[in-house]
Amino acid sequence: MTKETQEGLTVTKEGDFSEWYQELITKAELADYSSVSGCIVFRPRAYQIWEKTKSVIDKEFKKIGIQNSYFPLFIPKKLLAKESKHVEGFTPEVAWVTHAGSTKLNEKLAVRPTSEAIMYDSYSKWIRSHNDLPLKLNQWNNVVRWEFKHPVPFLRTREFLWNEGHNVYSNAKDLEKDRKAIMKIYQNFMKNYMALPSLPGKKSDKEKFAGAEATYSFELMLPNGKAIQGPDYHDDGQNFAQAYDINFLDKKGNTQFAYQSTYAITTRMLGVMFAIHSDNSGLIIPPKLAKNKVVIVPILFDKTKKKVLKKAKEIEKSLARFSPILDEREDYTPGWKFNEWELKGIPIRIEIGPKDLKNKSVTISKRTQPEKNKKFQIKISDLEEQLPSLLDEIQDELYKKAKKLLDSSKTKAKTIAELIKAIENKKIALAPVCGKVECEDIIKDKTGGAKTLNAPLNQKKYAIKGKKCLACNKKAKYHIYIGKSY
RNA sequence: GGGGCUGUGGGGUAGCCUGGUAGCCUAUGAGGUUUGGGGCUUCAUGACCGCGGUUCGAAUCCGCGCAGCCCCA
Repeated sequence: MTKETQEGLTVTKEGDFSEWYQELITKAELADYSSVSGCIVFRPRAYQIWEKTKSVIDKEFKKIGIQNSYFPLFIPKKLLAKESKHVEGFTPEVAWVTHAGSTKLNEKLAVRPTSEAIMYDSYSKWIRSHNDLPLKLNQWNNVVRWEFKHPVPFLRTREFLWNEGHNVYSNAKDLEKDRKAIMKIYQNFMKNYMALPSLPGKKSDKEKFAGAEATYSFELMLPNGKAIQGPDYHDDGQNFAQAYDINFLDKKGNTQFAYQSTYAITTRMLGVMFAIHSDNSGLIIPPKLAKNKVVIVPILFDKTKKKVLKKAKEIEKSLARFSPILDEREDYTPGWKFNEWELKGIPIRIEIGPKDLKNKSVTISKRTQPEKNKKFQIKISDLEEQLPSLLDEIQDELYKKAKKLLDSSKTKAKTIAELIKAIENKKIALAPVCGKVECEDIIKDKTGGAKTLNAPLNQKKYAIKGKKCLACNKKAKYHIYIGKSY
C-alpha cells in the first residue's frame, strides 16, 4: 500500500493533451523525471507492467525457439561503422564513452543504440554451416539514443527498455515465416493484454530502419490525432550478413550469406497504452496488465467499524488471486480513497459498509465507469465467481473504445488537397503513392510535417490499377497511410 | 537549426515591473473531531536553479551557465 497521496488531474485529456499526459504519468506514479535530461525513472507501477509484458512475450518467443542472451552494453567504434547505412542512421544520437577515470581510451566505445554491431560480430564467429542455423537470440535490455527533440516520459526517452531479437536463417523463405510468427506475437499481445488495436504494415523506403531491406511496423493512434509507431520487425535480408561477414557452407558446400531479422517492442508502448485508455480521473489500465485488480474500501463508522473491517478482511482473503488492496486507512475519507484509486487505475473498487453488510452484498464500481450513479451491488457469496467476467468486461470495453478511436481516425485521400484536409482534421489517410523519397518530401512539405506511416499488408484490398501518386501524379505503386506522427 | 517564454518548500502558485518581513493552496509529521464521492481543525516541517556583477541591502536589476516549456524550419 502506498503512503503517498496525490491530488487529482487539473487539466482534461480533450483540453490539453500534453499537460494531461504529463500529469497522468507523474500523479499516477508511473514515472518521474530524473536528474539526467531525457531519462526517466520507471516507477514500480509502470515497471510491473513492463515485467508482465516481458513475461508474456518472452513465453511466446520461447515457444518458437527464441533464446535469451546478453551482449555487452558497449560497442567499439570500428564495429559500429561496418554497415554504412546503419552507422549513418544512428551516428547523431550515439553516446560515447571516451575515458576510464582520467585515462583516455584507445578506441572510444558507443553505448549501444541497438546491438546489431556487437551481436553480429559474435554471430560471424559462431555460424559456420547450415547446421548452425537457424540462430534465434533475443535480449531484454536497455539502449540509449541521445535524441534532441524534447523528451516525453515513455514516448520519447533517451534511454529505454526493449526486447531486441536477432534471428538468422539460411534462406529468405524461412525469414518470411519468421516475420509472420513474430508479428503475430506482438499483435496478440497488444490486442489481448494492452487492449490496443493497431495497424500492421510495411514502411516506405524512406522510413525503414537504417540498414534493413524492409521494415514492418504496427502504427497506433494517440488521442491527440498523432500516429505513433509500436513494435517493429526488420527484414535485413543479407545486408548485415555481408557487412559483418555472417556466412555458412550450405549442403552443397557453397558459401552463402545468411538472412537476418531484428524485432523489438519497447517501453514506449506503455506510454501509448496509458495515453489511449486513461481519462480525466486518471490512469486506466487493462485488467490483464493490472497487478492489483481490486481495491477494497471499507466504510468505517465508529459503531460498525469492527464488523465491517472483519468482513472486509474476509473478502480480501477470498479474493487473494486478484491481489486486492484493502485500504484500511482511517485518516482518509472514503471519497478521498475513491478518487485516489481511480487516479492510480485499479480496475475494480469494492465498497463495503454497514448498509452492504445488512444486504450481505458489496458495492462495485468499475474504473471504466467511475460515475457515482453507475455503482451496483453484488452478493458477497457471488463476488469471487463474478469478478473474472467483470474484469473481462472492462478489458473488452477498453479495446472497443480504442478501436473506435483508431477507426474514426482513418480516412482516404486521392489528391494532395484531400490529404491536407485529412491532416488538418487530425486523421491519417490511406493514399496511393509511387514510393519515391522525393515524393515523401513533397508530402511532408505540403502537409506541414505529415509522413508515411506504413502500407497495409493486404494491398489487394485496395486496387492500385490506374491510381496516381498524390505527390508526383505518376503511376502509383501501392497504398500507404500518411499522418502526423509522434 | 532559428525565435520566444519560464525556473520560488515534495506538487501548484503569489511576490519581480517600482530592490528592504518570502504569502497562499496542497502535501508531509503529531493530535482532536469526522467518515457511503477529495470534511473540519490545532501545532509542526519545508523554498527563491547555479555562478558572478551592481547595491548598504537582490527572489526582484544585469551577465553567463544549467534546466524546462512553446512556436517555426
